[in-house]
This record gives sequence, structure tokens and C-alpha cells, in this order.
Amino acid sequence: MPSVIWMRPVRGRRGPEPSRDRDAIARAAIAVADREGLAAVSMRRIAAEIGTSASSLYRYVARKDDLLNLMVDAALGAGELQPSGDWRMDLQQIGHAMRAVFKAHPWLTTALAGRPTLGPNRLRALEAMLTLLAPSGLPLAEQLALIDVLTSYVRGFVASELASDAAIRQSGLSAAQWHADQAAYTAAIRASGVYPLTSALFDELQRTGAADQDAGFAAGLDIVLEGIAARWAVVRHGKPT
Amino acid sequence: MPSVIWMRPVRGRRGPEPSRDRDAIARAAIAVADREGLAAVSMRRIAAEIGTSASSLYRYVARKDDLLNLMVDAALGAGELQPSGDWRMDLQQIGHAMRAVFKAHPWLTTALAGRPTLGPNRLRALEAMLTLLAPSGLPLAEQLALIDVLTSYVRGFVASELASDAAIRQSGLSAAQWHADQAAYTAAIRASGVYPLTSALFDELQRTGAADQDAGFAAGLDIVLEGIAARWAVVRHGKPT
DNA sequence: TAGCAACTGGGTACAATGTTCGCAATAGGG
DNA sequence: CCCTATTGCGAACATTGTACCCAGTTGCTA
Repeated sequence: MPSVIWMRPVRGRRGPEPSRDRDAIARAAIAVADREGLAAVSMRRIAAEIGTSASSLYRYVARKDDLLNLMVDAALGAGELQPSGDWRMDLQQIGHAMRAVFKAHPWLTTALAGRPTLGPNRLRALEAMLTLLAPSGLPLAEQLALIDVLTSYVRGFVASELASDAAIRQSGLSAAQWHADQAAYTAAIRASGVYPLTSALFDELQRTGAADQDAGFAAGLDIVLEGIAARWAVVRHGKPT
Repeated sequence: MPSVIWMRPVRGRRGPEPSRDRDAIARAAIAVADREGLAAVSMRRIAAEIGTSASSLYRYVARKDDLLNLMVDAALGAGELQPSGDWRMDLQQIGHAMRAVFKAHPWLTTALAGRPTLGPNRLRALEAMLTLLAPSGLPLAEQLALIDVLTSYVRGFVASELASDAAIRQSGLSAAQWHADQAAYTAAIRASGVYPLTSALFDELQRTGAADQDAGFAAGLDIVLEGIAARWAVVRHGKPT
């Protein structure tokens, strides 16, 4: 039996028809993770959610890891791209769409860590981005590098955005208590006098609300796109690396 | 008692002197994670490693999460920067050093996911990078965005590099079996005919060995630095965003 | 058509995990 | 000097991922 879940047949050739399907399982697990965090996703819990038992769930996924793979690929499948012909605008749009997906499923960045999930949805997205970058004439491996730069940036940025929420949920403290502890910590950092720039940064971040985190994201995205454009131009104009 | 571990006193004012210290605990945990993966890091295991019991370990860390925070900050503390005066060269050097750290501790990218650890070592690194970017004259928040772009890229790239190793270890399969399964999967993807560019990418990646992954990383890093340089120039020459 | 093999559903069991509790020993502060 | 805060630790508990087994169901084949 193959270890990649998408290589395993969805049902055997004999015996009763399975009463659930992978999509329903993924949806249930995603709903739980969205509502209560990734830690709430246990085999027993998801099984109960779809009205069956843990051991029955193992008829659909070989290991819990496969359940997470299903969740990740299903969550990643939301985006659909309408190519406009302008690669930079398209990449920008993809970046914003990815950010929206990651923010809609706060557990996704964590679940993706160390998991090279390559399900049908992610394959579709990869193919679409390669199609977008094809006119660059760059070697495919380098196109992949460009895509990696973009997706890594988005994931990293959203991870920072969600970090406090995640930490709060994980710590089990009240949000107020957590923020108080955090404020005490930054106060101690400032008081140490060893980190003047970092302290100033804390001040600035506190002064400007989280409202312009959108602007920050867009600015970072522009940096990335600028780098990609530069690389693209190198090939187009024959300039050396 | 504060929830941030670095705000908690390292020992009480009475009673016997603790027989171990946080550094030794972090070192032991890092050694186990390096050798056997993050999954092998359990409270009982680390306690045994330093010759004590699980319940005693709880005198040093309030929760397992704190143990991971200690590990992350200790692992991140390896790098030391010698500023050369050329910010671009310095950032490049930092990027390469970070990649080395992440590759030396394959569990680090995973442990860092969803964990806004801000221990002394990370604070030092942040302050150093802000010092480096100070001449840009950019607002601190935007300097942070630049740093995020860089670190996100490095983390994302190394995560991709380590993904297969991590997946192999996690699956419990033999490396040969895993690669066979993976090859069968990519073959099925090619056979489907739906993903021509992705299939070509697989071919190209297989043809070029992993030897030039270094080159790929450097290329991506250049893209990032190019983007940062562009942003820097905007301010210096007063051009509009 | 009879029967066997493959398959699904699910109850039970097991080892391992994070974490809490209580108790004995030990140090400093009044 | 004694009281209280603190350390080390054994035992216990609920929860977790997962293996095993058995009963019922379907389809292939003789």
C-alpha cells in the first residue's frame, strides 16, 4: 500500500461502499481546527464529528498525518486564478489570496511546517504559477525558486500576524492576562537598555495600530515582486547574473 | 507567575539550589532533537537525559511549550555577526548563516511554526539586523518588514530542502521505500497529463542533482536582496512608492 | 449458485504522553 | 530556632495515536 494518500484507492473493489468520503472528513477536521485550533483535531474527535468511531476513521486515513495532509490540501484548494496577462499583477493577486486563505485557517501555517503535501489542489496551484512564469524563459528550477520566495514570504508574514493569537490560544491564558505578561516583558527589555532599536520598534508598532498591517504586507510583497522582476529582466536583456 | 519563561526567576529565594540550569536542559533537548527528531523530545525523555524525572523537569519549565522555547532560542543563538559596513554583504552573510543553523537543526523550522519566541538570543539578532538597516532611514516597522522577508525566505527554502527528510523520518518508512512511493506518485502525475509544466519541473529537478541547491538558495537570496535594495533606494532618492 | 476472499464498521486494548498532586528533604528569613 | 518557600520525585490521571479482533457485507469465481 503506497504511503502517499492520493495514490491509495478511495475504496476497495469488494465489500460495502464506504459511508463517508475524504472530502467530508477533511471538511469536518478543518471546521474543528478553525473553531478550536489544531490541538483539538484528534482522531477520536474528528471521528465523533462525522458520527463514527476512531478505529473506523482509520479505514480512510492510514495515519493521523494523512488526515492533516487532507486538511492542508483541501484548505489550499480555495483559490482560483483568473490570469490577466500581467504576470506581476497576477502574482500580487495570488499573494493576497494566499494571505486570505492562511488567515481564514490560522492552523494552516503550523500544519504546513515540515509537511511537503503535494495533493491535487496544490498541484493545480503550482501548475498555474508555472504557467504564469513561463514567459520569463527562466529554467524551471529557478522559476520554482521565485515561487518559493513568494510563498515563503506570505507564509512567514501571516505566521507573524497570527503568532500572538496562536500563543494566546496555546497558553490557555486569557487574552488580557497574556497581553499584560507580554507588556511586562517588553518593558523589561526596554529597561535593560541593551536593545534600543528593538525598544523603539516596539513603541512604533504599538503606536501604529494593527490596521496598517495590510499596508505592511503589501509593501513586503512589493519588495518580493521587485526582486522577481529584476531576475526576470536579467534574462530578458541578457545581462549576466 | 508570568507566562513568559524569561520573566520567571531562574531560582527561588529559599530552598535548595536547583541542581540543573536552563542551558543544560536546552542543550540536552537540542541534542535529542538533532539525533532523533522533534517527536523524540518528550518531558520524560529529556528528564532522563539529564538524569532526573519528568516531574522534576517541571520545576524548570512550566509547560512543554517552554522547553521548546528554550530550545529554539538556544539554537538561534549560534550566529555572531561581524559587520563589514556593506549592508548587502552583511545581510547575505546573515542569510547564509541562518540557513546553516536551520540545516544543523532540522527540527527548528517546525518548532518555530506558530511560536513567537523572543528570547535573549533572538533579541540580540533582531537588534543587530536593525542596526544594519538603520542607515536606510526607513521607518522601523518597514525595516521589520524587510527582515521578515529575508528570514521568511530562508526558513521557507530550508523547509523545502528538509521536507523529504522530515517526511521520511515521520513516516517511519525506509528511505528507499519512501522514494519509490514518491517516484510512483510523480509518475502518476505525469501520466495524468494535466500538469505538463510540473512534470517538466520534476524532470529538471531530478536531472540536476541536489548539489546545486546551494546555487538555488543564493539565487533566491539575491532576489530578496535586490528587492530590499530597491526599497532602500526609493527612500534615498526620494522616489515615490 | 455456493463459497471464499476482500472489504467496512467498530469495540477494546495498550503503550506513551503532558501534567497534577502530595510528600520528604532543604535552605533562608524573622 | 522555627516557619515558610522551594526543590526533587514517585504515583496517578486523562488523553492520545494506533493495533487487533470480530461481525457483517459485497463481489468474484468455480
